[in-house]
Amino acid sequence: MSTSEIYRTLPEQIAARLRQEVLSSKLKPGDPLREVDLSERFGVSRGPVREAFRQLTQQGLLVLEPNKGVRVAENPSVEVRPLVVRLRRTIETFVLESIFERITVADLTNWDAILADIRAACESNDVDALTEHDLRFHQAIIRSHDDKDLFALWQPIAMRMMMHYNRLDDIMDSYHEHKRILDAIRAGDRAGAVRALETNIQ
Amino acid sequence: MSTSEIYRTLPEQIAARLRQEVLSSKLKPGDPLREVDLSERFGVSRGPVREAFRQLTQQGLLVLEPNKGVRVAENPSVEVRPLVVRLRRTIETFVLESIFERITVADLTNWDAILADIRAACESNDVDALTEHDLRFHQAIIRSHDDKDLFALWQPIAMRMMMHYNRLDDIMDSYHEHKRILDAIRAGDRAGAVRALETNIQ
DNA sequence: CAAGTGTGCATTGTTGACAATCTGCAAGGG
DNA sequence: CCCTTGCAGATTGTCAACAATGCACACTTG
Repeated sequence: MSTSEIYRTLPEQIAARLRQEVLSSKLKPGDPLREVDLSERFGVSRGPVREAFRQLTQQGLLVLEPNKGVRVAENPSVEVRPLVVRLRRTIETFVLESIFERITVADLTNWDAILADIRAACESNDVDALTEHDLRFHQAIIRSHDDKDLFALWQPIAMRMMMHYNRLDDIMDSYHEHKRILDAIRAGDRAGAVRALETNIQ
Repeated sequence: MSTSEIYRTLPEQIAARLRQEVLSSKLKPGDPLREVDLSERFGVSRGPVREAFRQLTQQGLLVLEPNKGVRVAENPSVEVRPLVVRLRRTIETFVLESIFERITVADLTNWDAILADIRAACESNDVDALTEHDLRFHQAIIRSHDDKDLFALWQPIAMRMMMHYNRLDDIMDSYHEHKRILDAIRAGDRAGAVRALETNIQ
């Protein structure tokens, strides 16, 4: 398990933990989060917790009301969801197309490793781990583009799709969808890779 | 001038002021912002300033490096800019289409008022005011959709387009472009309104 | 002289105390 | 009986002091 990413700052660590709990539905839409509770739980003062709240607010996982604190955000409405899908596809296919010629074996090795984690999560039927590695997979692709801004643009959109949602009947399909993307890339099949990517995003 | 919006919190007021200075290029890409400087300037402690920094970071106007502070963000690269345009068009046309049947006279009155401000800014050749009212115009449209999330999705994208950019030879064109949108809406010409909107976003 | 090392200063990160604001509920007036 | 008003407790907002970090520059060392 590669749950052990390295976070530079205290707020990042707290945010990562809370994000996981939101994405795994341990925290449900509407649940209020109290600064004091969390500062005691993480053994820090309220400052870093507030900062973590801000990061997650920006990612769309929490909503903040002045003087009233933060709550876990609701899922995107059925009306808005198709828009979010379109936006995420637009960004990810843009990135894939623009890096396609410059993809290195190192990139593919990296992505293969994440794919292995996805497979393991599927086989052990661990939905939370799958969500985590699914995110890592797409993050890795976005991040392979030089422009840092792309990640900032992508993150809030992708997060909104990841919340409390699972569209697949057979969890194993997730592995196959991601594998198809890498297979197409390896075969140099640009259009095929884009198609596979779009299939995976819905 | 309707520069006098009402902001509930201290950080919002500070953020609004800094945003204006970034969008008007009073603060240029790469300029560092110091917490102490600004806290002295606004007569508050560093806390609210930090909070304002977070808001503007989320909007893409500032970039934050841990332990190193914030700087004014660079413009989107020429490569990424077309993507940003596509994303913003996608969101705004989505909103326009989905509210189209429900647009009220009150909405149009509101938008006309902003259009008047745009006209005034164009006529007095005040680029900063134009940027402000241009933003207000599109914000008003986005906000007329019930789903609050749409605004959060739209803002970072739109902000990145507004930074230090002016594509028009004749500033007056901005007024005409916006007027065409409202004219088409008033005429019930949905496709025409979408076309006018897309023309305005580039 | 070049490369690495230490030191001081500028700046951000964290903390705990205090202030302002919201919420629920109970008392009073119409 | 209903609506308003005024607490009291909980919670967020702000502040100033202190800690940790990063950076520039002088200094050592081979």
